Amino acid sequence: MNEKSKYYIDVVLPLKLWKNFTYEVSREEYSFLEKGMRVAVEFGKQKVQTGIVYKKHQKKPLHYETKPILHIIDDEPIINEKQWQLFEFISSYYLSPLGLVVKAALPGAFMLESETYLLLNEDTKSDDITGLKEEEILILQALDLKKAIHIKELSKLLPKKKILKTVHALIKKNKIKTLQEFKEKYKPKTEIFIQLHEEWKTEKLNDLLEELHKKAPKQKLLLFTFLSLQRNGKPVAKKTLLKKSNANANSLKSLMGKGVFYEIETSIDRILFENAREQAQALSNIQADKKKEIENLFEQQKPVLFHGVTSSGKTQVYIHLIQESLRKNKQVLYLVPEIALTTQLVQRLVKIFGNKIAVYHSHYTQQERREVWMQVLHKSPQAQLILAARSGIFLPFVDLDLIIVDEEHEKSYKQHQPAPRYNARDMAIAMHKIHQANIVLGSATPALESYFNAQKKKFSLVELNERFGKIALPELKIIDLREAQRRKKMKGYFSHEVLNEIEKTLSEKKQVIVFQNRRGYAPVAQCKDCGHVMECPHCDVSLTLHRHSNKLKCHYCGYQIEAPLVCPACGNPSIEYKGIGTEQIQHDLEKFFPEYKIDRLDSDTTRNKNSFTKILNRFQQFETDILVGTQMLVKGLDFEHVGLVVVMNADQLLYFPDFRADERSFQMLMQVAGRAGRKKDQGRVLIQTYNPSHPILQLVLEGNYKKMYAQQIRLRKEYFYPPYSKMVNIILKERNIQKAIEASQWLKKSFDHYFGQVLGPSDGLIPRIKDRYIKEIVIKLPAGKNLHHEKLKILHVLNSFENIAYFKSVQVIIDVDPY
DNA sequence: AGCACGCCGACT
DNA sequence: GTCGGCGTGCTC
Repeated sequence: MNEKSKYYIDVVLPLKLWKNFTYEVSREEYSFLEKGMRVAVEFGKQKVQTGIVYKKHQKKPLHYETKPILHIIDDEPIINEKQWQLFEFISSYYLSPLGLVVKAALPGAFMLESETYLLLNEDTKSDDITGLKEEEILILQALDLKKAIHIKELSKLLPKKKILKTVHALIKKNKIKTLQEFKEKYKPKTEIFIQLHEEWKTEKLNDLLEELHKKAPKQKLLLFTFLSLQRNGKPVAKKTLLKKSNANANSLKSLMGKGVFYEIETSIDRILFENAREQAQALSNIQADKKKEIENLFEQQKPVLFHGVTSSGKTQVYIHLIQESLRKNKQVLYLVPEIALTTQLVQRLVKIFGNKIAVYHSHYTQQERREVWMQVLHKSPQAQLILAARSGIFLPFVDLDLIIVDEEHEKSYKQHQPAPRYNARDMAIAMHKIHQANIVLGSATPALESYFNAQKKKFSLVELNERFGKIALPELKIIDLREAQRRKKMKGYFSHEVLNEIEKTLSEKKQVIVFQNRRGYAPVAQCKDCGHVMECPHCDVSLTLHRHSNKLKCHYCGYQIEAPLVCPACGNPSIEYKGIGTEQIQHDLEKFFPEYKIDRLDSDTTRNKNSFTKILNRFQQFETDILVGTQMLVKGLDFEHVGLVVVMNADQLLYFPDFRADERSFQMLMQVAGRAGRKKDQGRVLIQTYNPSHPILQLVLEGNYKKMYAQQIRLRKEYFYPPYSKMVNIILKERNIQKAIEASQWLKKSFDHYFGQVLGPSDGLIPRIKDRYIKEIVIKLPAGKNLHHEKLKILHVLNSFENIAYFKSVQVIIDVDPY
């Protein structure tokens, strides 16, 4: 046997595996390939995967035969060295395989798409049909005719159910094989633009207009529209031109025939050809001081925590900081919690930064995300400022100067769903070290961890306590529901005072926002005769009534049934609905204020893509008087005419079973308060509660962040919670309850062996979701230096756990720094 | 993580 | 009898 290729590459595959895979390459491929390029490889018997080159070497693996790669996809690395540093840090910090980090980082469009084609085997004779079934013969004949057939096409020949079975049978009998065909799906999006010929950019144009006026009014209008749409001599999109001028393609054609216009076809970049239209508004004296202060602190190369009260104009300061970086021709990353909520912010930034800004987040299409990725990698001027949700930390910055993390306390910076469960704020801090870029963390109510870091001088602190233009803070009032109830001053779930205030606000031609942190109509359906509560058969939760559709729904698994008329347990028609959701509030308000328009914003009304924007726009245009919503609507929105904000029930927040409940309630209520009266007039905020003396409510009334911090940090220290400890949450999911209990106990015992503070095992907040029982174990590690060493021990324990056959079916989730 | 393979329950 | 559920092993 000849010696095989001496050239190998280790490839990262997007899998939950703690190792890379080694493939062989030719000498030419070897010299061409670089770390960070993509390759297509065969993986398993028939599968093909996209992998990323991680390492080149010449060491032949000892225990297996290598396969050759199929082909090279890129001609340059699409992941740069600084990204690898970050990715590996994420992998080790969050105990998530590198492959999954890469998978989370890359836009899906970077991954190849495979389609299954069928082929005849070389030695198959299509007329040799001995021992074959009728449907098998049909497929062979079809293949003989067409050489390759897509599986989809077989549905013409065979009943759907039989297709795959027959194909499998034929493959097994060695008659046919599958061909994996891969092609890059990506094509740059192009659009046609219209431009005026140079020669017409003179006096001649007037003559032309005059001439057209008589002979061809349509063409004249077209030309006119073009001139009005054109900015700074840039071309105008053909589509827009035709639409705006109401002209048909023929008029345009004849103008092109006359040599007035010509077409350009270019790939469109996001906000193409839009130049900056406005100068940034000048900073107030105090803002300018703060900006200077931040810039001076940058020199210490520490993150700057910018603690500024709501409406103090933090964004304005960011804008001026960004300008400095762009002036140096460097890149800026601007992170915001949930980009869908920031059309206002995008518009504001586009006005100032024009086509230098690109937006990046998961709601954009794969192609768009890919475009932005490549622009950032090549440091294109169209993507110098990136406004992004948390996934923006993965972009291939090459010359990053500044990172802004707005609303840094927001929990949506923490990825919850698949691994890696990273916090973008913390990873932005890691980026600042890797890139030696400046970083500003901004918030009106910083996370305790961040303020703690500022106290410990790990961060620099800049504070801005004055609202811009000295707008008055909204007037806050706590409403005691116990007393209102005692005095019979309630109408449903509304106190009379709230209803009166709403009435008053509406009559003053101002808008009202009502918060209720629960969707649906009523969260509990119970029989008042036998006490039976309607529950989800797959989850341990009660079913919520949705009145609009008259259904009982599970908010965890989507299970739903028609709302029953009689109790399924005792048969009596005595079903009673308890508790309130947004739907009921909207319904009640419509009864109380029939002459006003009331909208609702929650995940039920925002199912389809644009409804979110539509609802917000309606509210912004003052087509809606009252907006009812879940906390979806808290984040960073500016509404001019809101005179009153009502929190229906603060207790749901305050008594949430989590050590961060106090902190989060404070942050949320302060932000809610910030929604009222952001412009000129003083707004009002009413908070309904059954526990008016709750300390957090008192602190909210005072608006005293520092006092809240001082109290909370003491408790954190006392109970050894973050930032004094580092928490790692181990979550187990398993269908068999007995096995779930045993598994959690096994792990608890093992962890106890290694760590001082292991809490649990306990049931999940919802003990069972989608037929899986959930157990949780929390490990508290001392927040010290050898953290990574400690975390590796966790991996060791989990590794031995996974090697126990009996526990194989148990799903294990590791969540570092859970939220 | 995905997926093909292999073994036991509810049904045309 | 079969379809299809999920437990299990494997991927260079």
